[in-house]
Amino acid sequence: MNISNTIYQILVNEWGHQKWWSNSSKFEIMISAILTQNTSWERVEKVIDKLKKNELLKIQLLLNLSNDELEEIIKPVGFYRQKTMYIKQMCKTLTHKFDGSIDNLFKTETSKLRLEMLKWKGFGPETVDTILLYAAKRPVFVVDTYTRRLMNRHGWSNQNDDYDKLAKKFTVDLGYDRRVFEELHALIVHLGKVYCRKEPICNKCPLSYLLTNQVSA
DNA sequence: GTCCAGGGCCTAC
DNA sequence: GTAGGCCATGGA
Repeated sequence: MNISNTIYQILVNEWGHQKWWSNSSKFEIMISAILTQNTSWERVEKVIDKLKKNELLKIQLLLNLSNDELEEIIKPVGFYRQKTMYIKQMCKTLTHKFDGSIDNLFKTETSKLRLEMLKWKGFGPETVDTILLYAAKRPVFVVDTYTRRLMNRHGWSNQNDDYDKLAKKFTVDLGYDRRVFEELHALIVHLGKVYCRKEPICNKCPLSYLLTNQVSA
């Protein structure tokens, strides 16, 4: 048992499966991944609901909106000008390079697909990996602020470990199991929201006992 | 009034 | 190549 697996077991016992985006379309997941950048999920949900209600969750329909119109809709998530530009550019790329089909995009092999999306403006490693994992169903682990904070605070990683090093550790430790990746990323986010936002380590946290039991990375 | 949220881009050194 | 500033809203 390694630390990644131990964390997963503890958290899934505590809170069960999170089932993020279990009933969402690929396009909805891609839009959500952009909208959620540095923003709370509750805001994103409201905007996604609004888009659904107005039946706008389609590539061509979003392209038909003016920038002003889209900005107005997504305003509550913050950074709305940038995010409007990112969404528009993504829709244009999907239309012109992939014949308007996300399935065409997802025909690409994982590492090439990752490099392709990393070229898109507004698509950094976390956003791309979120899409790869939850929309394209690839075994890619998502590292976010909560993951870094968790690993650093407990001494399971170094401050200067970069994104890929941390992702690789989880990927290998968890045996390339995409379903475990989906759940653990969601569970770590949940953990981060509930506990330990400010204090270095919170003794109410379900993982706190790992410290006293000297579990090593 | 201050802090922060499921990041990423751009610029200056 | 990397640290720091910037993007922006709204709830706690």
